[in-house]
Amino acid sequence: MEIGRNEDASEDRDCSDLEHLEAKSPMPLLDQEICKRTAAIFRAMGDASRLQLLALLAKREMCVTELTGRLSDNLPAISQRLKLLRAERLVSTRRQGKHIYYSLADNHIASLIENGLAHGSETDCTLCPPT
Amino acid sequence: MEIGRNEDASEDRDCSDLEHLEAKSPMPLLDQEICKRTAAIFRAMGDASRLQLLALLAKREMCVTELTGRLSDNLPAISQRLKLLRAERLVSTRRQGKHIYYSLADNHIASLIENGLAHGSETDCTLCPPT
DNA sequence: CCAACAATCAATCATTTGATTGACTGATTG
DNA sequence: CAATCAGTCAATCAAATGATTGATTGTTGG
Repeated sequence: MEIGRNEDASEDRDCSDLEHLEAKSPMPLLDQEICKRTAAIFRAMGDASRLQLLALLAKREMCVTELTGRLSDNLPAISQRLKLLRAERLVSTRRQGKHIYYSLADNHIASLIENGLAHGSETDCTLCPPT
Repeated sequence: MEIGRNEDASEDRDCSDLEHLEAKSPMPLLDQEICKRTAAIFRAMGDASRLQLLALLAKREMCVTELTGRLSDNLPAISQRLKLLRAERLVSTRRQGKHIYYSLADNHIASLIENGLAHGSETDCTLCPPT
């Protein structure tokens, strides 16, 4: 998707003279639904516990038991989070015997997560004092 | 950041024979803080109204009044959302006269948003019936 | 078919979140 | 310096979220 910067550069004008008050339709509105859907994806990723799950699944497919073993949390909790991630279609499942294996839904999701973690780790966090 | 897939491919083995129960430390834990910070960023983007703001700011710097004009919402509401985005350092501000201009904090954020919207628009949403 | 294990579901409850309103600060203009 | 405009702050309140517990489904192995 192309966002397109500087569609109408309005450099130094004083915007109090109501130029932009009557300007432009209230919104492209076209993107309304896209924003909703995209926000839902981001919201699903916007929780440390869930993101940790996603980060693990970015490495490879894992079953719930293994995920539970790696994170220090009980199985129902993990399962619940996975359920949410599946509802937003960030992950998909496959059953094999007693186990249900989870993996990231597609590469796009994977790169979203990688990019996010990249930014999150680069950001020197002045707000959060060193633990 | 490199995540590294298939670090130990465990194809067809039955994971009930407790191979992975004793396996691996509970978590890399190194990434704990990174996950927290990253999740906070995603959470901030994980709201349709805020994402719309970010999408607008991805085009160019805008002041609160202009943003308010483009979205159909009152100024305090917009301001509140911007405040949150600023607290997470997704946007930064600069004052010019009466106006305060907002812009995306850096290019990394911009690409995160673009990628997200790209994925959000590509996804055919089987869950959400056509409005 | 029964016992044991993997995972999900359903319901409850505390916490977090976000919208809203009115008061407040900061800058400009006459 | 008073009036006005831009924007933020603070407090309240309803709605959404997430953790937790116990019951339930699905699968395998004896």
